[in-house]
Amino acid sequence: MVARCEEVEHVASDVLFEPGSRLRHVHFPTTVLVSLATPIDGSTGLEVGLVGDEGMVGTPLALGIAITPLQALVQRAGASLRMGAVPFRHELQHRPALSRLLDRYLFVRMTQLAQSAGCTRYHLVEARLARWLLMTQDRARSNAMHITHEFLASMLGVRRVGVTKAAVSLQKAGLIRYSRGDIVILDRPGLRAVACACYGTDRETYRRVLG
Amino acid sequence: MVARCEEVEHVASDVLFEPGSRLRHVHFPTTVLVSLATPIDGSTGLEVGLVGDEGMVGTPLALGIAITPLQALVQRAGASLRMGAVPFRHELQHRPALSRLLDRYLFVRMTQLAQSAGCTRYHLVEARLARWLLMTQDRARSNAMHITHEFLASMLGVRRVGVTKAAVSLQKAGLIRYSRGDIVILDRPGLRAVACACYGTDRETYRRVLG
DNA sequence: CGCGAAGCGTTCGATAGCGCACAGACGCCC
DNA sequence: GGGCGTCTGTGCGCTATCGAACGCTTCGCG
Repeated sequence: MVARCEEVEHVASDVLFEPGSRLRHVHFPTTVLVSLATPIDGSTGLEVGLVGDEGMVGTPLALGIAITPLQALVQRAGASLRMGAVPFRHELQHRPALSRLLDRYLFVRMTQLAQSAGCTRYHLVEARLARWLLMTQDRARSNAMHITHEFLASMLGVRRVGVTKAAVSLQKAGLIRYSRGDIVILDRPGLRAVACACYGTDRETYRRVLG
Repeated sequence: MVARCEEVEHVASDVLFEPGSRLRHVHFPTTVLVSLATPIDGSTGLEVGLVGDEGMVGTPLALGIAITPLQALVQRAGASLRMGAVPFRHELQHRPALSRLLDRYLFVRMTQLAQSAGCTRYHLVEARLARWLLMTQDRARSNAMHITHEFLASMLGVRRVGVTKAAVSLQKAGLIRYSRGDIVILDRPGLRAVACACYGTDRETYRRVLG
């Protein structure tokens, strides 16, 4: 299957697709990190998914739909394996194992979507920020990343100031250190304690279904 | 396929399944109305889906997963066609047309999940209540329904008082009338004007993909 | 017919997050 | 090495919603 893929490089804040656009490819990230955001009232909105090398970008194609409702934004530069929509559909029909694997991934994503909705509604910014940092680190496999408060704000669906406040708090507690967009995670267990339970739930779901 | 189904009746506030439970059946509502809610921090949480005769309850089984993360709660009594998990999987494998149809339905549900997350985050209670009433009426095909403020509050993820305030406002505007759980919709266009755009977006998605 | 429960309306103080505005601080580029 | 843009920190008034509490009305049931 890899034979039908081509490796592509993505730079940060690259947009793989806009909401409403036609999907021409699916992407299997190898080192790139992609955020999926739902638009709301015209603006970019709210992150509802985070995809690294554990997942795939372009899930609607797995369901036979070529239009995506989400925006896919490169959050951390890197590479992915890209496959055209047509060969992808072809593979899917001739490889039941692949199809079953993708079904499981879809389930995980649906579960995460539901979880996100609740988390966004009920949990405080600081807990959500901690969760986000943990999830990102899991996929980045590095304890350093480059993310501005501004970007975090748009992902979490809050004001930049809200992120700054939460980040100051986390930094004062010695859990992270940051400066001008460079964030370093210093204390993972500490972050887990601050993060909402959604983090653990998410991991558990993934482990059970795809682990 | 109907031959493999049996008709079952559900009473209001019946629970088809709890989060984490094993799915033994799928249900195709005929007259029943089912709310899907995601649990959060132990409590019941937040509605993330509404299923009437346009849809199906038990979508994880369509993806080969027998454990559901959601609670399915009968919101309005009625009947559904029920099929065992095993025959359902069997049908799915031998009827590509059914499989493709379900894929499309899954896409609609995923889109709704993402939309819900944003709506819950950004929109005011009154707009969300109006949207909820419209969506429910679409599936109930009646302009009268029996729903208490308390129940609405748990679906929308707000306090009962918040629902009361919004409901008072809608009633004062002449859009609805209610008393002790009996809600009547008086002015649909008026409600649409008050509801957030999510209502239209949802309908549009459904129409495009399954209409 | 009376009583209790269910459903609804209102109030009060508290709080998380908003919108806006402005100021410092660091780094890159000319 | 001076200037400018990016990133971060802080302050102020405002609003939607929260949490808790209390009272009123209506209905059903004994």
